[in-house]
Amino acid sequence: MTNKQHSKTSWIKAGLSALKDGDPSALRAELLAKHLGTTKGSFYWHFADVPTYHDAVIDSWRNDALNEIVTQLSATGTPQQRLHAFGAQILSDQVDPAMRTWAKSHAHARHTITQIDEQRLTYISTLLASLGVANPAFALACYGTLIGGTAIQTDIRPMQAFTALIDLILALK
Amino acid sequence: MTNKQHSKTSWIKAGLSALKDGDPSALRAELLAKHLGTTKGSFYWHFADVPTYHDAVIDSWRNDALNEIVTQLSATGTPQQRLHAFGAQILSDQVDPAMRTWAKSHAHARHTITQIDEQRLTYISTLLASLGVANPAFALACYGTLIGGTAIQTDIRPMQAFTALIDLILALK
DNA sequence: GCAACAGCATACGCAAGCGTACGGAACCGA
DNA sequence: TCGGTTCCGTACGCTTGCGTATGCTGTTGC
Repeated sequence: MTNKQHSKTSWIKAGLSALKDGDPSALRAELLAKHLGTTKGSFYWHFADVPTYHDAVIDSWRNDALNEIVTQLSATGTPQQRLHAFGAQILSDQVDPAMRTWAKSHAHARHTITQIDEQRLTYISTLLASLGVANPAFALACYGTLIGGTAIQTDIRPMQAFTALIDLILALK
Repeated sequence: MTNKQHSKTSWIKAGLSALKDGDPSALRAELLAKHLGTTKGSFYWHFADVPTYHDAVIDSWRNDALNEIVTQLSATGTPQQRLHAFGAQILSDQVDPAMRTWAKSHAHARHTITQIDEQRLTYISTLLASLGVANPAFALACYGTLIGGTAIQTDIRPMQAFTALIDLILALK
């Protein structure tokens, strides 16, 4: 492609992009090199080996995901609006499914997903609690609808199910 | 292990068992042979090649999943009881997550998951409709809670979220 | 201009997994 | 018991991806 030089970051970005429409087996040195228009000589200059690179990709996604939470925490609006924005945020994360897939076979990915899930669940729980809904099972139902909705093959939009669920929970109160 | 002879079925069962605690990369001829206490000579006697074997494993799971639906359809009890039983059924399917993972990179697995999801969503929708809940988004929320709940790392039980959600939906009516 | 170094290309050895070839054991029926 | 069939063990070649070694190129300090 381009004849530019590549940094660690460009390799990581290429990896995250590959995860958006594929499984982690797409994260191979020579395959990524072809996408970047270079060779694996560059890869092994920036990274010691493939596992090290994989960890870097995971850490990069982890940072992004954590920053999203921080952004949400400092957001304004009613709890309903914030819930909606949070759902949209989760659904827009195209790397999440692949990362969740990866977690089944990769310890670092699993550890990272566990941490991110904990943060997100805590955030939803807090929002729901501020609306008078104390049962943490509802937080898991909301988050599960988002995560499951993207994994399920159907023509119903996950956002539709999520908003319907939110409205239902709030009607309870 | 045993010195028994192996059939197509025993290879497929070994594959499904391997999928319960691992990703599809565990479905390799020589690795499975070691688990069965034999060699890949047996594997290539029963199957033309690895892709053919993979399709057989997927088809076997597809049959099981379809039969579960049929079993549920002929079940007795109140719609509430049947919803609960259905949720337990889904959660007890330990191959489902791996199959869903596999669907991202394997066309036949993807096609199979699509079909199974359609059947299950139709079943939930029908049950909910019989309870006076017409919005199909709620069916996706229920199913998503089950599927997402198993993929999310937390100490809350997915069944807890599912029953809480069911109760909430039924309270709406 | 010319070291010195950052960054990349290329060639190689190595291991893993696939598929095949072929031989041997076990088990028939006649 | 003998020929045939079924099923498995083993050795081999092939491909793919990993990691290393080594040399080339462009840039920078001076």
